[in-house]
Amino acid sequence: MKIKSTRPPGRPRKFDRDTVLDRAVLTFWEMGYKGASLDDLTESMGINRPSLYAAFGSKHDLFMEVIDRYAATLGCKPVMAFHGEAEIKEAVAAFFEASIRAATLKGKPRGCLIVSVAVQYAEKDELVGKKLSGMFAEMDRLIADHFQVAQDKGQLSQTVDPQALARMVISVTHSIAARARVGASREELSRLAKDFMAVLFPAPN
Amino acid sequence: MKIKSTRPPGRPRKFDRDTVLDRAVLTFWEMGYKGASLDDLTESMGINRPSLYAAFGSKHDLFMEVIDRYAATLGCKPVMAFHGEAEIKEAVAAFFEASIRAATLKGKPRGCLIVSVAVQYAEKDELVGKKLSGMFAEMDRLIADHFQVAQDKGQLSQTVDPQALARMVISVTHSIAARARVGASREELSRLAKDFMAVLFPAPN
DNA sequence: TGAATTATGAACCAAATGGTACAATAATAT
DNA sequence: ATATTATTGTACCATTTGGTTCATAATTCA
Repeated sequence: MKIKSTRPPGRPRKFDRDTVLDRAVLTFWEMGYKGASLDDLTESMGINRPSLYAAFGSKHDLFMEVIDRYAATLGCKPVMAFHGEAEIKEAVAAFFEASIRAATLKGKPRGCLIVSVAVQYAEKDELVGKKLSGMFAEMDRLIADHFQVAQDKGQLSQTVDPQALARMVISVTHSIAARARVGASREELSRLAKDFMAVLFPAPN
Repeated sequence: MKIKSTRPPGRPRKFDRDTVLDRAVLTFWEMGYKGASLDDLTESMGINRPSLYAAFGSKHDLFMEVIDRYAATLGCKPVMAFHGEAEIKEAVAAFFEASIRAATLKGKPRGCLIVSVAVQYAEKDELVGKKLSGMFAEMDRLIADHFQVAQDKGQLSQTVDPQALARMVISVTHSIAARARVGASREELSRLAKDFMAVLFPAPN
């Protein structure tokens, strides 16, 4: 039996795939798919065109991977914050807070790569449309399942619909993304989130 | 005193400015600013390049006008529906319904030109950013004022904050725009609106 | 060591891009 | 009628676009 060599044959890559992918995330997030030229991309990624094409296939393939990468890194942070809280109301508050933070990071583009950028291309680009509609559905399900568990544990009134609540909570983040992109401050967005908390989880009287 | 001639000197335009502007609205709405080329625009508008430039200045100037035109025509319909109802709860329901309809018109692009398309460019395009942030603020104010009046008339509990309520109601439409662009059906969106109605205007117990 | 394999960098390519020049045309003003 | 003003259509322009070619470099395998 042969010992598997640590490196494949041929000249090794000079770059780390995920590192340059993260740079591409930033570029598409800032400039959009059409707005980011190959020159913009290769410059920000620090690699040249043949390397980009060998590693990612095409500009469009790269964009598809960028969407996934964003979802798997920055995009998933609100969901993680949501799952990180034991009390359901605190979980939603943490979800909103993390969404606001992700949409207003200093030194990074504003808003959300998915909601503020990629959504536009869902109209003409069937592959983007399918990916995003899948992501939206998955997001709804991910949060709804958690609400369902919370309800089973008695943390949530039996009168509320976990799926409806999930869709509403996620809808708030859509607006956060849009408003952040247009320049809303963290304070404005926090106020919006606080107001929604008050109606989604009214104080028992 | 001279009688003002009905037409200015020079060869008359072959097209109606607003008519071709409406066609440009559709094209940008579907393809985005970068995605719509001058060939796409001149073809859909039915005029040639020099005519476009003489009438609108540049592609960017045209896009700016397109945003305003969309806001003044399709975009304002939800607000009109809102103002068209005497009872405040019905007004919000009508506002949501009109938003859903506008975002899922058959034969037209899905979503909202402002939220699903233009918002992306707010990041890099300062003029777009300023215009949109002004529009967002105006929209908030427009709805908030109406809530304030309703509250003064006793249609709305004194405990609610009209401005907060306005921001929340508008936020729902942001999500409607995003979800519609990604393919959500009218039924899904109506369910979302109905759920929000229930939490924003809880039945008195 | 030499053959095979893969990545890099520079130059290149056809096509598409936003924008313009200019002659022809169609109206008003005198 | 003639001059003036403004729009139209064709053809054009330099630049940018996404993508590729090819020689060279760097590694593994035998």
